[in-house]
Amino acid sequence: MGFDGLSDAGLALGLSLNSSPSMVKPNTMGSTKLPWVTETMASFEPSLTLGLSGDPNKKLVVGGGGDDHGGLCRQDSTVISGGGSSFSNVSVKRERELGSEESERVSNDNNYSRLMSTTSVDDVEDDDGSINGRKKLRLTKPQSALLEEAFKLHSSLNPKQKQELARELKLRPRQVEVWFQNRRARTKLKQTEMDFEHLKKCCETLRDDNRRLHKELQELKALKSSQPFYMQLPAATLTMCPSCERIGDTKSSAVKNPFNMAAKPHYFNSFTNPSAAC
DNA sequence: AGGAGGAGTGCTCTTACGTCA
DNA sequence: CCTGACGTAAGAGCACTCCTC
Repeated sequence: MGFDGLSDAGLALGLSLNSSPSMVKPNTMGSTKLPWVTETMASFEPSLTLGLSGDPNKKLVVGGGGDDHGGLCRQDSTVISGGGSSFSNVSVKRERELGSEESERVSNDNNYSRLMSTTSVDDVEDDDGSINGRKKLRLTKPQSALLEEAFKLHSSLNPKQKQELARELKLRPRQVEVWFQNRRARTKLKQTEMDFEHLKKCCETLRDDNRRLHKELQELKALKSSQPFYMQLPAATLTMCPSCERIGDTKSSAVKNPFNMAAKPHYFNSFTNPSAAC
């Protein structure tokens, strides 16, 4: 699975945007919570909607289930495990991580001032005696730089790359994995925010255009009702026929037979045919 | 107090594999 | 024996959240 184009936000919002898509995976599974949508989008006057429907109590999410099931969707964040393996998955996953990385962890703990805790699955007492006490890891600058570099090349890692990177960084593979997950999530969030700002601007522009056009329309209507037809035509295109001294009436001929090319109105364009006469 | 970011948790989806008709 | 349908477990990624600094 790779990131090959924008569009979580872009597609989900139904517009294509110019902003850089590189880090946003199309139609990614899961959801992106848009905390600003409820307040800000609701205040939008023009009818630029995000196509939301359904239970308003459920969380708004953008994205879709799975790798290729994108679009807007809602996801009940409190779903009781419907999937076959989600519950056991977690513990198994944890066991896997812990099992395979335990030895590494011991050797890499020079990065931790204290041992990282493991929560929920095993309320293990840490070295420092705290239970479930998370000790925040701060990556060093070189570590962050290397991770960033790797992220630029591949926004997701295969197991081999993960192992290699972890070894280089003297971190646990799990930590590398989590870093990439967070990086992807936060990149996506930023992209979504940018997209939102862009849409907001588009919306404002459209609203202004709409107002201006409405105003123009009103003016033209007013003009129409107060002036005879020929007065409304642009002066440059409407010229009195010098021979018959009248302004052509399109209704009499062209309207009755619009395909009759011979039937021309009695006005002519002085620019395209300055010497024309009836 | 609030933001940044590392980490835990729960969920969905895909894939591989075994079983059965 | 082969094949397609089906169920299940494993693995991966994501959203959401918590928590520390």
